[in-house]
Amino acid sequence: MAGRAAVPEVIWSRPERTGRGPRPAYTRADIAAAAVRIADAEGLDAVSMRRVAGELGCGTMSLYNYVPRKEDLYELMMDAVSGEHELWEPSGDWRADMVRVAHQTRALMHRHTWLPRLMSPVYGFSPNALRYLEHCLACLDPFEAPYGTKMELVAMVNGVVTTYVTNEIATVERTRSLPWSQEQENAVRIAYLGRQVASGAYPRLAASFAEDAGPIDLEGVFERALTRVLDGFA
Amino acid sequence: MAGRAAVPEVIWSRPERTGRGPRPAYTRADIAAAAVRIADAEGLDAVSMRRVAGELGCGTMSLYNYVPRKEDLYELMMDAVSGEHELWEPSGDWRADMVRVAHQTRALMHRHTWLPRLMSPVYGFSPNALRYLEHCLACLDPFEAPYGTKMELVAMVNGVVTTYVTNEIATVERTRSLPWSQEQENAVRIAYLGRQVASGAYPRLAASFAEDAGPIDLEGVFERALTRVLDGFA
DNA sequence: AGCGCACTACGTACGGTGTACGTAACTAGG
DNA sequence: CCTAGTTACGTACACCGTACGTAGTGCGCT
Repeated sequence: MAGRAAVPEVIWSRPERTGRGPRPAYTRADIAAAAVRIADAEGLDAVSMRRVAGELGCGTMSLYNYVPRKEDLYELMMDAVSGEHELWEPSGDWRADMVRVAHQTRALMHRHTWLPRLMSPVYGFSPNALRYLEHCLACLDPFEAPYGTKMELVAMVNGVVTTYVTNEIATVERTRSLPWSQEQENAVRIAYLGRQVASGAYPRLAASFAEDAGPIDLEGVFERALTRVLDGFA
Repeated sequence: MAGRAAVPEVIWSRPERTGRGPRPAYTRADIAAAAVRIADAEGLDAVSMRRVAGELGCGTMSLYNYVPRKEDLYELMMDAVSGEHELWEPSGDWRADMVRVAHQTRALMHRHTWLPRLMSPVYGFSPNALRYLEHCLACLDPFEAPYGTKMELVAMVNGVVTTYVTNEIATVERTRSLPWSQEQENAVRIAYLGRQVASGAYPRLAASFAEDAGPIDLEGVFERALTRVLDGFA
């Protein structure tokens, strides 16, 4: 019957400070920063309530005063990194602006490789996420279309960036805490793949392997994907 | 010093049956089917080694004879559902074929809502995934382009499908084990969002909300996104 | 035929997780 | 000033993945 809510609540609708009782020792920003620091350094799986509390220097259960569920900790993290988006005065060329947005998002994801894993429409409502979305819409002012279409465009660009960065950093996170290196694991997979392809059961796949000898240009692939999407809208 | 490998290994490179010792009580297909059944019914988080072993009717640790790590259990699951892809004789119209592929994948993901969360290039090498990829390449035979481009197209289509289905089923999985319903949680989020937008800090977002009164047509959004991507390539 | 060994089966145990709950200290509003 | 609501946090529970040891089984080889 006391304090703990039985009904779902968005963390952003709770006031950070109520005025009654002792002054909280940490701000939401402190907590988010600690969690982000851990995730950046040791991977998302290292972010546990105990670990974050330890980083802050408080008891584990004290965290639950600030963050009712772990989900909400993730939400704080997402909002914190959303705040890293640099917002500029729209140039008037919406295409160029969207490319710039995409590149920035990609850089952000490379800086915080756990971000794609957390990327979900659920987190799209945090204060900084809203500011980001509003900025995208501002960039799209010169693009004559209903807002519905603009929203689709933003979602599409974000989706493409997420997809590609996920591929780029695929096994980095996965193998972080494993006893073998990413290179070893990759080598094993490639070796197996080579054996399968060599079996002759997948002729086109084999041809594809035989074709491109050169190292794939990740940057180029990303750029092309982006361009194609924008072409699809324009 | 015995049996357990110290070096990473792809589960598919281990023979399912070695011939020595007692006949294994279960096949990989049995195990995968059990795990998929659990994930379909109770969500991916309900898939634990203990739970799957229970479903099969064996001791927990016996599972580790078949599946060295939980990751490999996921790999079995991914391969099992990849096998649900219906493969047809390419029609000669690669665009139509790719649309059909995309729709099938989307249906697959709606049938197994945990699939997008597991979607990763790492699982792209399982037997059934290779068959699927080969089929896509076969559909793209009439598309005159280097295999590198075809691969990019397949990746792009898969990415778009994954992104959109993820959005479609966003909170379904998340709220499955929570004490409140998805509708409740959504209502709370929408209410908060409404309050924020009404604050006037996000004029374009507000305009966007005011604009589309009608219910958004998910099917249509998906269709358009797909068309735009294919347009980008053609 | 029969021996040996690789394999299956599985109980126990360890270190981790999220978090419910109870208690003590504190402080601002009435 | 008093008291109600907050903060702080230790303990405890149920669950997780899985290392390890032991017993039993049946194929392959001699």
